[in-house]
Amino acid sequence: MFDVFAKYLTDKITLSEPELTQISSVSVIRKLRRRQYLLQEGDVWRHYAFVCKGCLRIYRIDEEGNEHILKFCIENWWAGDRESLLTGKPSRCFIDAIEESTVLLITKENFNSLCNEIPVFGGLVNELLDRTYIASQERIHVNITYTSEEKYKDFIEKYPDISTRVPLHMIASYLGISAETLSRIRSQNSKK
Amino acid sequence: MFDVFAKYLTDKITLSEPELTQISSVSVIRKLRRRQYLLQEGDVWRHYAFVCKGCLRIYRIDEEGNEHILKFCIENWWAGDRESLLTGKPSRCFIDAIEESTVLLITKENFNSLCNEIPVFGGLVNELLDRTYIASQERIHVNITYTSEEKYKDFIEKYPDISTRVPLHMIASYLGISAETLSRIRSQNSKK
DNA sequence: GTAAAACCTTGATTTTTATCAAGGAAAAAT
DNA sequence: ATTTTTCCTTGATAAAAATCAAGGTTTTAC
Repeated sequence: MFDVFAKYLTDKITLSEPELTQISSVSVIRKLRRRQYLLQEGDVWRHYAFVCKGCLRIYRIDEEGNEHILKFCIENWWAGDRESLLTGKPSRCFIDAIEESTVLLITKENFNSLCNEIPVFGGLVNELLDRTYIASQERIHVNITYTSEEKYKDFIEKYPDISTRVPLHMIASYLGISAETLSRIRSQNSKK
Repeated sequence: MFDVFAKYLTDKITLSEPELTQISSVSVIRKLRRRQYLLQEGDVWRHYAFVCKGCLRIYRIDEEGNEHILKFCIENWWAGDRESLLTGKPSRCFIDAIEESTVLLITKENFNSLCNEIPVFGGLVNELLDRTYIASQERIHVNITYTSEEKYKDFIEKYPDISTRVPLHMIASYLGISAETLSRIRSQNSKK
C-alpha cells in the first residue's frame, strides 16, 4: 500500500530513492474495517494520516447525540484532527471508516523530520495546508450564503466522487440539513 | 502606528533592534476612513495586512447583491484574502473599514523574506496560520451544528469585543441568518 | 440463505426562519 | 443644529426546514 502514497508524492514532487525509502521507513500501514474507529473523542491525535484506499469520515457528536460530519476523506486525501495534533489536547472528533479502508500513518515527530530533511516534501505539505485553508473558507462562504438546495448542488459538483459512494444521510449531516430535507431536494431535482 | 505592530510582535517573540528596524522598513501604514475599501472584488490581493486600529470586514456579494461577511478584523488581527494572495487570482472578496482604521501593509515578497530571514517571525506566522485554520474548522462545526440562537450566543462568547462594536445586521450576515431573526433572538434573550 | 441492520422515501404536522413592510431611534454628515 | 442616512425593532405573512412516523428497499452480517 505504500506505493499509493509514493505515487501521490512523485506525481507532485521529485524524490530520490533514498528519500522514498526514508519516508517508507516511518510509514505505518493500517487497515480499517467498516465502522472501525481511527480516532475517538477524548483521545489525542498524534499522526498524519494519508488515505490509500477507502473512505473515512471525521465527525463530532453533540449533546443530543447527533453526529455532524466535518469532512470525508477518500483515496489520496489526508485525514486527522489538526486541532488535537497541534494543541496536544484530547480530540473532540471521531474518525471512522465508511468503507473498508487502508491508511498510512506517520507520527507527528517523524513527519516534521521529513519536512525538515526533505525540503520538497515540506513544501508540498505547506501547499496542501494552504489549499485546505482556502477550501475551508470557501465552505464557510457556502454555508452562510447558499440555500439547502444550492449547498447540495455545490457539494455534488465539488465532490462528485464522494457523493456517489457515501450514504445520503451523511451528506445531509455534512451540509447541516436533515436527511429528509435532502431526500426531498434530490427527488425534486430529478423530476426536472 | 508601527509601535502597535511592534508590541504585538514583541509580546510573542524576542526581536533584536535591527530586526525590528528591518520589519519596520518594509511596513507601510495606511489609513482608512469609514466604508473605504482596502480590497475590491476583481483585484489581486498582494499583501499581508495587520490591523493596528479600527475594524474591517471581509465579505462577498452574491448574485442577488446580498453581502455575506466572512470575517471581522479588529486591532491585532490580520486581514486579507489568502486565496487571492496565494493563487494570484482576482479576489472574490471586498474588504472595507467599518470604523476609521489604520492597517499596516507588507507585500507578499517582503513578508516571505522576513519569514526566511527572521526565523522566530516565520515561526510566529506559522503558529498563527495553524490557529486560524483550527478556528475555521470550529466555525464550520458551529455552522452545521448549532441553531441560530446558539450561533449567536457562541459568537458573543467568542468575540465579545466585536459583538459590541459591529452593527447587528453585520453579525447576522456573518452568521448566515437574517437581521430580523437575529433581532428577535436578541430581544427574546434579554427578556429571560 | 436468511435475519438484522441500515438506508431512503414520503406524508402530515410543527417549528423555524425569511421576507415584506413600516415606524422610530440613533448616529453620521454637513 | 439639522438633515440624512443607517440601524434596529416589530408585526404579518409566506416559505423553508425540522420533526415524527411509517413502509419499503437495499445492504450487511452471520
